[in-house]
Amino acid sequence: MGTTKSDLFNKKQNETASLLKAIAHPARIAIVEYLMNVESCVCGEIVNKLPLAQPTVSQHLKELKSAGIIQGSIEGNTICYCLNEKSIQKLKVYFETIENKISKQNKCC
Amino acid sequence: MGTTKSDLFNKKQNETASLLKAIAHPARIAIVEYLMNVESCVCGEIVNKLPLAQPTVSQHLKELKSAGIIQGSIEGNTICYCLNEKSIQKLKVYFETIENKISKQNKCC
DNA sequence: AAATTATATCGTAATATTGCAATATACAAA
DNA sequence: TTTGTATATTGCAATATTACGATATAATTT
Repeated sequence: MGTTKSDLFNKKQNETASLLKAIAHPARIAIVEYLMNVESCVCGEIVNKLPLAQPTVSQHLKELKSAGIIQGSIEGNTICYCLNEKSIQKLKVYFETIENKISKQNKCC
Repeated sequence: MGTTKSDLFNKKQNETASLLKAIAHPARIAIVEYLMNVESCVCGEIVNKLPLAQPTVSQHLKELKSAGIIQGSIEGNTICYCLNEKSIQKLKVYFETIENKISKQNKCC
């Protein structure tokens, strides 16, 4: 195996899992945090900031992009990557909903 | 390779990644969603609800537990698993913070 | 056009994850 | 104490992920 049986779960569960999986790596966390703190769109600087080789960073960026966490726009020679507010918000709302629901539960452990 | 170079990132980044990774699987999403919707602590029922074999579910529960997403308490023959509000809140705050920061940014893409 | 710079892709090795059958453990009931 | 029930662990096969050197692509400068 090694294959997630995604057909056994519903669409939304698979989508949520994909979104989370895209961020769930220290390098991609670092990219997200870099992009959230940067004022201008610094783009390729990401490669310099991360302690990983350029192809590796490029691959991580690709994963974040294909999951919709970031979006890129070509700027001549350079590519500008920005966070996609919608997907971040989606995740915030997801955990907010869980939090609200469980705060109303009568805990047993 | 195949090994994440976690020593190259800071502690908090690695912790966030671990928390997210623990939830970033459709089966574990399903477990979390089951636990958030259930009024009482139904525990072992999880195995029946999920379309996976018992050892597989047990393994997913173990991962959620060791990441601190859920906690279990023994109830005689049975084990009761509940969501850990703190870790869910931690994640909510994490995405909330990102959302707040990027809403103040001047976007470029 | 040639050289330079920025980024992506390919190929591949090392490691991690997923899933389950078989089995172990631990408590409960008979 | 044997039997049943609930859960965990082991071992392993299939697949996925991570990382990077080598190389490709594409725009920029000289």
